[in-house]
Amino acid sequence: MTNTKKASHVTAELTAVVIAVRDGDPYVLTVESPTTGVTALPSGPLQPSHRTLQSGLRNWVETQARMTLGYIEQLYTFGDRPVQGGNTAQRNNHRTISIAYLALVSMDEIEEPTHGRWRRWYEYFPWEDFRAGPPVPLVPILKQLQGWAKKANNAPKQEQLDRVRVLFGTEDTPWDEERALERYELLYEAGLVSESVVDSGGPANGPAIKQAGALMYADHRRMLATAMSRLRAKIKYRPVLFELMPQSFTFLQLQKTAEALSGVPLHKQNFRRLIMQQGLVEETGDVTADTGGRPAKLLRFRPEVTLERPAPGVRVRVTRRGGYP
Amino acid sequence: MTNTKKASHVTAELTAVVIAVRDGDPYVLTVESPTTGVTALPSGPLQPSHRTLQSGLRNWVETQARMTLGYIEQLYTFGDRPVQGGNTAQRNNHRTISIAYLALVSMDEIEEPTHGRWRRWYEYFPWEDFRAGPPVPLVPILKQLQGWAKKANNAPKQEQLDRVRVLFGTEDTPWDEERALERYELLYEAGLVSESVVDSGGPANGPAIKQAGALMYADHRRMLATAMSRLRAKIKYRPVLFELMPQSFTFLQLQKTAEALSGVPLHKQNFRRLIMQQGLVEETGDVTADTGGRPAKLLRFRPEVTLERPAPGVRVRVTRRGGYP
DNA sequence: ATACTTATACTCAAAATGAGAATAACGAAC
DNA sequence: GTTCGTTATTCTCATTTTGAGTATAAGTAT
Repeated sequence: MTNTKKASHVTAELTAVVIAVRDGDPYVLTVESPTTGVTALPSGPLQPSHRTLQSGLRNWVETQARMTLGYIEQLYTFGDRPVQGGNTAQRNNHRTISIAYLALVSMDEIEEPTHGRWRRWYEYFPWEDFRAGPPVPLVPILKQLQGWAKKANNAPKQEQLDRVRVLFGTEDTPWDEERALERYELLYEAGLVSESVVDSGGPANGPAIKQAGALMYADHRRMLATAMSRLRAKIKYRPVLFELMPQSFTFLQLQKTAEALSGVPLHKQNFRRLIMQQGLVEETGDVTADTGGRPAKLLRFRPEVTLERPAPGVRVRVTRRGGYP
Repeated sequence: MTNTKKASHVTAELTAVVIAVRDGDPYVLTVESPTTGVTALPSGPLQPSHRTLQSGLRNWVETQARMTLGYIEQLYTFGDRPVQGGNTAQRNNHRTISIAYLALVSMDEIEEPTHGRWRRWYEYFPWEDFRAGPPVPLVPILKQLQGWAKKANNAPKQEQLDRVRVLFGTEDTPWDEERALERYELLYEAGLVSESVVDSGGPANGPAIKQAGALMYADHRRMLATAMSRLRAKIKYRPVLFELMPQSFTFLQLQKTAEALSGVPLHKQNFRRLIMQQGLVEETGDVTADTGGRPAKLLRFRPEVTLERPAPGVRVRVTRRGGYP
């Protein structure tokens, strides 16, 4: 519809969550916010020279980090960014909406960018890494969360406690790695991540903050959480995992990449069987002896799968089910 | 980042795809475009009075269709809308981005809106309805598509043929109802939907157009296709189906609703078993005799499931697999 | 009472999953 | 060159989950 009277004057900000996995660890591309110096995601406003949103995004990443992107998908559009440091913004008729994108970069291409820097994403979400069992920061975080839930005044106490239980998989509830975004949002609500403190302008909320990961500019950590959730879900039904792999790789490398993203350990033999029977890869014929044990066959992705199977993906399965071991 | 020089002047358009299911048929809420008179989705620009994007959206739907929305989720942000009817727009520094939302309305609340009108969504996607076997329009559409693929000049012929095969499930490839958006986009590319004709300003592309569903304003049909794909996928892993149901309902009504959305017939007994063992519903204790046969027990959704299962949803399964029967 | 209609319960084979044992093939240490 | 440690790869097997039906129940219409 074309009712244009009184339309807001809007700046569209394009933000990129660029992900790579190196040696089984997931990284996100960051830059320094020129205004505040805080760690931020590459981003910039949509400009007249940008033909499309995507090309604008690519452009900004090239400008700010000297890096060319391959796979890109749209994540989410944020229109209601909490006001940074107070209540100054959104005056008059002007507002900013941020369109966040997820980009995946192959290990092949990873080199320290001239500008920008790769950072481990679990630095920002230390409670999300279950690969070696329940992460240490989880205990204090849970304690704080439960304390918060019990004296929550905006919602029934039991409801909040249930939220904590379901999202963080305490008691018998299983841990669902895909709900990373919801967990971040709960922590934000509870005032346990630094951003909530910054945004509300209030004082730090005690020692839990330290456990709750590193800070990012504005709502960029939320965008990273969005990317995380999306990616953890998507590798199960689309072959996006291979966007992160080099041309050829071993089964274990593939598994480590899947584990890096999902943050949970996978069953080795079954993972192999799954990938095999899905026909996602083929052997290159070569082997590598870098494994330390029996040499592993090298594999490559079969791009044809996109044309064969309706919804190919790495339907990864966790080793353990149920609550924490 | 806050590099604001040369930012485009942007209007953010909020568009709603409001879905309801009545008597086993899926409907979408439409209005008339005031400028062109064409069928359109409710939409309007983000205004200063809108606190959030969602509230702006609700506001427009209330204004244009006198309807209050319940469940809402963001669909996609379109920034590169093909220019309507020629090449006039996007002059100067101004552009429009459209943020599309999906809203679900329960059967309870369906009444013909004072403004706006419910329309069957399969009017716009006649090739998507497999509930009673392969839809009739599919045959001519496929013929046209294959003809187009064979003389495609922008991509290898075989590749385009593969695309047609995979998306439309010919030969042995199974029909994947979730790929509705990709199918629409392929038809658009092939010039078989009216929008492509309008957008390119060229002449109609022969008789196939008639089979390829009704036209919508600008890129609104693409948004509907996006909603369709999202919904068809989402009902399998989140209990969104119940947003469309009345307070109490029978198994068959639930199944008909799932079928209405996914466009494929489901196996009755197995559908029941699935819903049962998932614990998504509970019996109200009442029965209804409106069935024509043995009275059916009435069910209600168990909202607690959200707190119990990590990813509850109606994991619907098609009756037949493989190509067309 | 009989035929029809839809609901609901049960059965059964095939496939997918979760866990792990068993075996293979290499380098490094004796 | 044998043994040990390490990782790769192959198989097994009990359980679950599907897919597809058959059988039975409980109403309405004739």
